Amino acid sequence: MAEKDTVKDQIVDAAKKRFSHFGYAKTTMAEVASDCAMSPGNLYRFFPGKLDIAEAIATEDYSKHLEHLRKLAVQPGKDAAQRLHDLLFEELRRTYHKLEKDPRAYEMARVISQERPKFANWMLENERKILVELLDEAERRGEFKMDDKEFTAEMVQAATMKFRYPQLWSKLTLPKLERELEGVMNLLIVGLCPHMTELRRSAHGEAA
Amino acid sequence: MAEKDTVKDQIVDAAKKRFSHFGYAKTTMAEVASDCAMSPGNLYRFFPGKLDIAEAIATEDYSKHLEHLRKLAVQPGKDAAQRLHDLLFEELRRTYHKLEKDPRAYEMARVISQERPKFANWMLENERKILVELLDEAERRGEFKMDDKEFTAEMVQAATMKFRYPQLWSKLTLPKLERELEGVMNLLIVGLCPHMTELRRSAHGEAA
DNA sequence: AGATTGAACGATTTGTTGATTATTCAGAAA
DNA sequence: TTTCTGAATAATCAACAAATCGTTCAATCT
Repeated sequence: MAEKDTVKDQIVDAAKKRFSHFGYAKTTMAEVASDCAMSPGNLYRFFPGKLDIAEAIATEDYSKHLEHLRKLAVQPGKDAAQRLHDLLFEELRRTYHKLEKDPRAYEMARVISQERPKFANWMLENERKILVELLDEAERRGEFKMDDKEFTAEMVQAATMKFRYPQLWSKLTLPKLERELEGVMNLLIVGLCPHMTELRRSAHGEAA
Repeated sequence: MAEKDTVKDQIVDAAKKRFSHFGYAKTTMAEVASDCAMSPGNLYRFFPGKLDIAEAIATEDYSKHLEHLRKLAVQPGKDAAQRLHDLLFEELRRTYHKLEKDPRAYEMARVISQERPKFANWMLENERKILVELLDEAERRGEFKMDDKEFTAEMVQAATMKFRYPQLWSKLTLPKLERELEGVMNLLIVGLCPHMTELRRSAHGEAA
């Protein structure tokens, strides 16, 4: 069992090198096998197929990212709004940089989310769990107020969809995206918050 | 001049029939020209190219849609939240149905937004103008409160991006999309509204 | 037995060719 | 002159062949 894990790791390692150097499409199973000093057929004792190797790489990488997000979500000394801010901005910056400067990463992201729609969904769910925890604590502290935390987390994700795969939706630069995310977050926060802000002025507008 | 407009209309009409019947890619300029009893070369006196004919068709169609949106934005007897609701839902339903049941429309939408990114941007801007008007009036009536209407309109669009090209982002059914849009709108509204709702309970949560 | 191989298979990709098509423009019609 | 034509051009597409590659599995090794 320890044996198998080591071999799997070896395969993942070899594939990681090939994928990041030549791209997913341009590396063959034969090459990966040869790097591991085994026959192509033998790879299939450890992974059902090529895509599953890519998925293993993505999962490994994503898990680290998730841990980081979890830390951001529970930072002491910051209020809920700041932590939500950190969370969403980290997400935006990570994907932006990853896809921007690394065409290989972009290729793999595209292939995986195309052929394995469940995977993208799984990522969303994981992040939602973190969001729910954040919202839950925020509600306990009276910082936010909402009916259904699970649902609200879904809605926050829906509203920030544009910033999750930034370059799929638009060709905006990172600063512009950050400015937009800041604005959207502000709208959402003020909505969540049971009104720390005391703007009580009733309609005093000058109608034309 | 009146002459030219008529010829342009004739071309647009012929192309509209061909495009909606056989698709954009499958209709040739020669066919459109022949339908108009003219030579292919002559089309280029009226349109710079094939794509521009498609754009003219899209523009015509979209203008009607815009008018409809404008009406929804100023419906008397409805408050700002309801009108915003109507606006965003109309947008969602229109694009959903259009792209869902009409593969020709989908093809044209894809081609145009691919080759003419400016066009999609122009549509967004037009809708934003309507949004700004809605927000402006809502603020005058004290229904909403915001710093910068133009910016807020942009943020509303950013937050509802997912519902603007629904089938590009997800495979959700219309009911699910509607439920989500409802939720996102709610978050945004409560954020916009200077608190008609009187939830004044200060942190009464039971901290563990 | 279980682990591994590598030739064989079918699917996918690549390369190439020929035909179609958008676009142009020199000239014909008006 | 202005308006239009339609053959010429260059770009794109479709179809087919060859090669490559992911995957399988009967045979081999340990």
